[in-house]
Amino acid sequence: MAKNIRDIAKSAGVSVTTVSKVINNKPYVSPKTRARVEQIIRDEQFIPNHTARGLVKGKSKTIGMFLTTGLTHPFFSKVLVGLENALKNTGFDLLYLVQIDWNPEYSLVQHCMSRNVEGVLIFGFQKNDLNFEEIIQSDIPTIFIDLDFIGPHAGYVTSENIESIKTAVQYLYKLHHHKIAFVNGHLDSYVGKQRFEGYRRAIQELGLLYFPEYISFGDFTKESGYTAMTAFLQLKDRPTAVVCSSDMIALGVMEAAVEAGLSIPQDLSVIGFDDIEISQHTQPALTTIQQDFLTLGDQSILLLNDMINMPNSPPPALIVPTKFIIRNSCAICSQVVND
Amino acid sequence: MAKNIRDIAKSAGVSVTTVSKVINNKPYVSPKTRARVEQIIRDEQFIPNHTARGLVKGKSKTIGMFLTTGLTHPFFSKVLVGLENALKNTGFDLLYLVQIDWNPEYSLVQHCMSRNVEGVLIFGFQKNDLNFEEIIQSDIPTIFIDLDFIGPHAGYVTSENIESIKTAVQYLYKLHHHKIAFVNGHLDSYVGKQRFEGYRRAIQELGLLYFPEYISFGDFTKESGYTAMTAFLQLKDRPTAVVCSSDMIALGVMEAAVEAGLSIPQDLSVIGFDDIEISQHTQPALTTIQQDFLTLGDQSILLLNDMINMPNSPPPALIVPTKFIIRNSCAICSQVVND
DNA sequence: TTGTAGGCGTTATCAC
DNA sequence: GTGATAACGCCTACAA
Repeated sequence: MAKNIRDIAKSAGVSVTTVSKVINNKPYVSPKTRARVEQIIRDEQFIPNHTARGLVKGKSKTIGMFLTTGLTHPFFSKVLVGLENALKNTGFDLLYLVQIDWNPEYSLVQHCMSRNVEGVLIFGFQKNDLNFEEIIQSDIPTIFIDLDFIGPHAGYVTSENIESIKTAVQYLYKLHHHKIAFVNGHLDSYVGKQRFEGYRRAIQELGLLYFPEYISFGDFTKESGYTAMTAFLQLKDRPTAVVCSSDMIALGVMEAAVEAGLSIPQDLSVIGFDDIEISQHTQPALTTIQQDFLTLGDQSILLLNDMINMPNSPPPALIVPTKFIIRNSCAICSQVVND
Repeated sequence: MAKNIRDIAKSAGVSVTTVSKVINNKPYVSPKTRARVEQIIRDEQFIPNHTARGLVKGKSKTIGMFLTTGLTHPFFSKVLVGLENALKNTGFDLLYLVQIDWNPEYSLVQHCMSRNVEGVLIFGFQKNDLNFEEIIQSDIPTIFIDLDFIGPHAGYVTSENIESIKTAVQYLYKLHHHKIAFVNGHLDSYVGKQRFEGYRRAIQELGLLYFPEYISFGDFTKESGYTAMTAFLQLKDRPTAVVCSSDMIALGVMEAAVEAGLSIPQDLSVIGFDDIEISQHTQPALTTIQQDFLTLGDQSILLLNDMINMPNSPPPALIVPTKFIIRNSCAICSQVVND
């Protein structure tokens, strides 16, 4: 059933060497011979065996991928589409490496090496989830998504987080908001840290006062948005605008506000992050920062591919731009402003 | 750097055979020798090379997976978590096989064979997306998710679709609804067909009249729900309840209804399908059919594993139960009912 | 209980 | 231009 290069050689009446040359488009084979061999390959539906090829070449045409266990990243499938697009042009397949977390001797690097993967993608983790040091220092090309590790053969790709939040805060400031709250996700996540930094800087650069009560940390969910807004409403001087670290948070914030009798955007302006599908359909439609997940995935593979082909190139650090989508959840601040 | 079995043999002062036996837990090795070799393996951080092993054994400890191009399945990441759980106990890694769709000679089976995958998972496709016949007839163990193909070594896993929809319709009937509409997804998708069949049967078994105007086909999105409901509202005898083939559809239906001045559930009862996160937070919270994506993923791997280990077992066809979640989007029909 | 040698399917080196 | 043949790292008869 399964044919090999020797069968083809026999059928064509040539040596395996010649067949190999044909398969790999190498020179030193006469046009006639090449044509004949190619014909036979087609007839017999022969495909060279990756495994054997991998063994002799030490490569596998495979990129490994580690995901966080029990994957919670809500946009993984979108990133995957980007990965797939880029992968199609490279000839790589993508091997999802299953971490054996109950084995204390388990090692990412060894897993990669035993599988001969040519590069690795690491996604969905926080910095302390695993010991990444080993792989960062290894010579396996590695790209982290949303985690800013850099090593001799390791780089990262992430969305523009700091500037995006700054843009949002500045936008609200232009609408005369001075009491701008921020509802973040986990502060121990990379994106959480970055976005908080964006908020901090914006407040500072605009000369606004920094109120710790205006800052809330949660977990990117609707619930944590609801909780945060509920707390803001207890304040004697509540914020007039809220920047959120995810659209889900924004939904929770809006719900709590509406339940408390506020109308949006008249009484409260809200900005989200991500631009999930539902955000265009909320009442009012949510102003938000759109992440470009496709590009995130796409570029991860392209950069990895470059690292594989040019092992001595410097490690990449790519910030993918976001897009500020203005809808109807923000309005000019209704409170009197003293300038 | 990369060690091999021969290095270990040398360090341990034994032959490669002995090392191989130790690695594979085979008998005929003295306890002392075994201990010594194991120690060295640990010290040198040796891991046997999958590729070489795959070559000689014709197996790869790899399960292949085909996803639809530009993956649109909204719950893929949940299914993936299930896959991962089961995978951890099997020692398989999961190879995402990238289809080269611009190559007319591309063949799923050949891709699998060249990669030596031991089994294949096929997910997110509709029946005519690709020529699956070849792989169904091949002797590569194959599991389809949400696609009812059966072959000598091919089976499938899917959620309970027919009975779920029947349950929903029956529930509405008990609330005295007789004018029950159905907003479906694509009829050419497997789940679309099944769910429509469930609706048809329920209507028939309950002795209700079948109104073609009460049935709408769309694409599982909120928009298609909105469109469908808008059309229902034009009818002179509009439905009093709507069963939807996805929660997103249900959201669209509710939006259109509310905009038209109806209140839910007083004037219109709505049931969704999937139980996405947002459904607990809608106003009112959505009654829906919860899919068990984790089990879907989990069982796919377990069944595949069985097929790999017992090639002669009959092909599986597993229907994963759903759960009817009653929230607040349904009420007793307000229209007078003639019995 | 241990070791030797051949082979898995392919590529690469070097003669012819 | 073409064809033997030795790797690649591992497993497994078979011999010792």
